[in-house]
Amino acid sequence: MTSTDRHLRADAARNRAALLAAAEAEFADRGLEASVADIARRAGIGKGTVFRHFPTKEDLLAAVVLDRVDDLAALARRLTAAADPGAALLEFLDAAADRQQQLDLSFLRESGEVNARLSESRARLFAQITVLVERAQAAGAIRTDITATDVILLMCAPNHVASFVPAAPAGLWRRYLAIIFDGLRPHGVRPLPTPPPEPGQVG
Amino acid sequence: MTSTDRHLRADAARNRAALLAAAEAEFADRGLEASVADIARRAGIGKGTVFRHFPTKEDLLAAVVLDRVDDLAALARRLTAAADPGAALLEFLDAAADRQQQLDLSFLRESGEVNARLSESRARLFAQITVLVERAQAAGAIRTDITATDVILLMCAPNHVASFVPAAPAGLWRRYLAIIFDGLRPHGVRPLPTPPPEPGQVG
DNA sequence: CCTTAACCGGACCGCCCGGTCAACTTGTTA
DNA sequence: TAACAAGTTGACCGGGCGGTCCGGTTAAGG
Repeated sequence: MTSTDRHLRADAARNRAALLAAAEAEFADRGLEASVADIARRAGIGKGTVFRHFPTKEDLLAAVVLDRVDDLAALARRLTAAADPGAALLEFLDAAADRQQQLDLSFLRESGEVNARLSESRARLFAQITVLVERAQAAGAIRTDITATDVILLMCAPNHVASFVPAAPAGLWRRYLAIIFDGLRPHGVRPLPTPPPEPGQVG
Repeated sequence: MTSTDRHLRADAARNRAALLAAAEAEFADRGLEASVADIARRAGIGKGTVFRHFPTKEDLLAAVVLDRVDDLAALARRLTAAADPGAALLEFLDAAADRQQQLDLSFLRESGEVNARLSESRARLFAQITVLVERAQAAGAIRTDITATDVILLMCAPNHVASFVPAAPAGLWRRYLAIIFDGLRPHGVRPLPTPPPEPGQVG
């Protein structure tokens, strides 16, 4: 997936793939305080090997997240051409919540300067979301007093809310996405009490 | 103001008060992974003294939280008698978000069996919220396909969402509370895709 | 004022974390 | 197949954590 195939030995490439898979699973299970040792054990490799491939735990996390962000950006781009912009935005938010299950935006908050590639991908994703939001607003599906930054911030709230129910039925987050999305619709809204945050302040 | 004044020496009482104040401040600043050593330093006492008053860091956290929960329950009780049930619920949610600024429900999630008094207080708070929600629904201010558990789960979402903006203007959470509350109102809603969680599953 | 028990504090313990390193193994290539 | 570079590994390090403990301190009561 990640195109760092610069003369990588066969076993090293295998280990790297296993490591990324294990890290993704472990971060999903235990959140972002999963230990590097556990990830290494899960991948069946030594801890030193982890740090050979990624100099820092944060870099490993960034690599895992990069794929998801790019994936999401691609989906957003596809949905830009959808016939119903309101439904497109909802579908995007649904996919976003579904894909990141556990991981919330906190990795994006931390990743200010950590990883240049991740920052770029994040910026592309945010740009696509902006298009989605503006189209939905132009179509009258979404209230006009919100910004794309608002949507980005609210994006992972459904997962977070549902995470407080330990034995949650699968897809409980859809319930809260529906409620929040209803709050984004323009039916009988009242003016918002606080101006939106600056777009650059999100990460 | 916890009434454990059972023959407590003067200096001990003073230290206990300072400790509680420092813990509240420190937990608010650094989140719930604030270290006991830092709290002790902030209170101007030794680390051993902390553990003399509270056998566990979790117990200290529970003591800090207990006041807020009782406080919130009292407010909810007061608002039960308000003329406009919809406005009362909104005011409650506003106060809840305002009071807990940083601390989210995670301490309530963890505190399953930790502290009996906290569990009782939490149950009382949840009961009051249920009354508030039902009254708002009876008045037609809130959609009828949501439950009090939904409201409890959504209660701290505004703070969490706003916390992703590092240099957030004061009260940014009000913006997201307004959006979410609009999603709770009965104007042109669509049916929710997932049944609500069991009330007992929250903590 | 003196005794005493309650209280205080910080050195200390065991644990786990992210990260390093030098000795060892293995894929590659000529 | 030989020889080397690339890769692997787990012991190890420094640091921070929650929690313990005992020698010194101090408020309280007669």
